[in-house]
Amino acid sequence: MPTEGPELETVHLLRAAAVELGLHSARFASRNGMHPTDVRALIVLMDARRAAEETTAGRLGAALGLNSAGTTALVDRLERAGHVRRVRGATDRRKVVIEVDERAVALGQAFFGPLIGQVVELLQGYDERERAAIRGFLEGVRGAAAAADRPLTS
Amino acid sequence: MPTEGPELETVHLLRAAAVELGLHSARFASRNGMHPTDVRALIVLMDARRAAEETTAGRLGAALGLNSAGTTALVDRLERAGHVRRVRGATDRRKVVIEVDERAVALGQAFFGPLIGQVVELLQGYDERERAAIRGFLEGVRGAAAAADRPLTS
DNA sequence: CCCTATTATCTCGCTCAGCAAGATACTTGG
DNA sequence: CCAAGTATCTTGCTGAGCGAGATAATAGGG
Repeated sequence: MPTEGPELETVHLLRAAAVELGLHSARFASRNGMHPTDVRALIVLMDARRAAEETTAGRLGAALGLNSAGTTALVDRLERAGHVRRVRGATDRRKVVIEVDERAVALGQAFFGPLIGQVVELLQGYDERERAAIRGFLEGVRGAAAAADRPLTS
Repeated sequence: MPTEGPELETVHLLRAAAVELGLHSARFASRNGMHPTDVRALIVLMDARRAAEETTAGRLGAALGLNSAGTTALVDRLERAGHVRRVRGATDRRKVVIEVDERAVALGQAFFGPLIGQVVELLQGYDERERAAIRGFLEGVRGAAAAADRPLTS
């Protein structure tokens, strides 16, 4: 057991920040009568939209780790709330492409925009070398957490 | 709408890292037949243990945002799995103090230890000024996310 | 002291997210 | 044009968490 160095406090801080970000999403969810999964789904959909990719029901479910039944129920909820639309695939009519409603996008930007703005502002208080350290650290954390998935792979 | 500066990519990275950390906890949960809430509960309990504070059922529920019924069910699950013990309060016998089992602590350390170690190692690759920037950034993010709770407070 | 208000936890009945299994609709290769 | 494959939906179920109220124990005024 390492004797509690100052690095561990930073790790603690990292966890606290991650938890707080999660709680912020949860607030968005409950304030809009949604569940955490619904928010995660909207984020996936908006990311795909940014990348100009179509998201089908199947892809969405896979991205969230839901099975087909859960995915159908999820899309039903989001559609009922008016956040997304189901559009049958043009070339392959088995597919259901999920489109995010503009208002849902605006809702998300209105809620997350301020926080994003604050973080951007925060970043601007650092010089380039410090910003590079922050980026590198975040990249490293993400990689380490993701790599912990498949244990002993090269 | 800001025209997509390089800071936004860092924000994106921050979100990705937070998500990945969340998924890591979720893996711990599912690998041990637990739910995300159970893991959060154990973290709260272990944090309290470190600080040498007693955690009652009520405090735990409040920390997790559960009502009394949900808290009872949660403690039942954790107790059934052998991760915690219920101990009636010594001075106030209405209270139920929740104690974490040593094996649950060891389980958590075994799972999260390697990732924590990697992050500590990562930090050691930076000089003191860079580490201060990372700490300051994380602190700022946590504060901003937490402050977004109560909107327009001084 | 005792009786009422208060506090801490638990019990009951319910709602709803997500799962497993299988039905349905559509496509594609032979 | 049909069989195998693929994408989504339907059905029936399990279990986390909620609201309301029961139960148990303490604290304080009379």
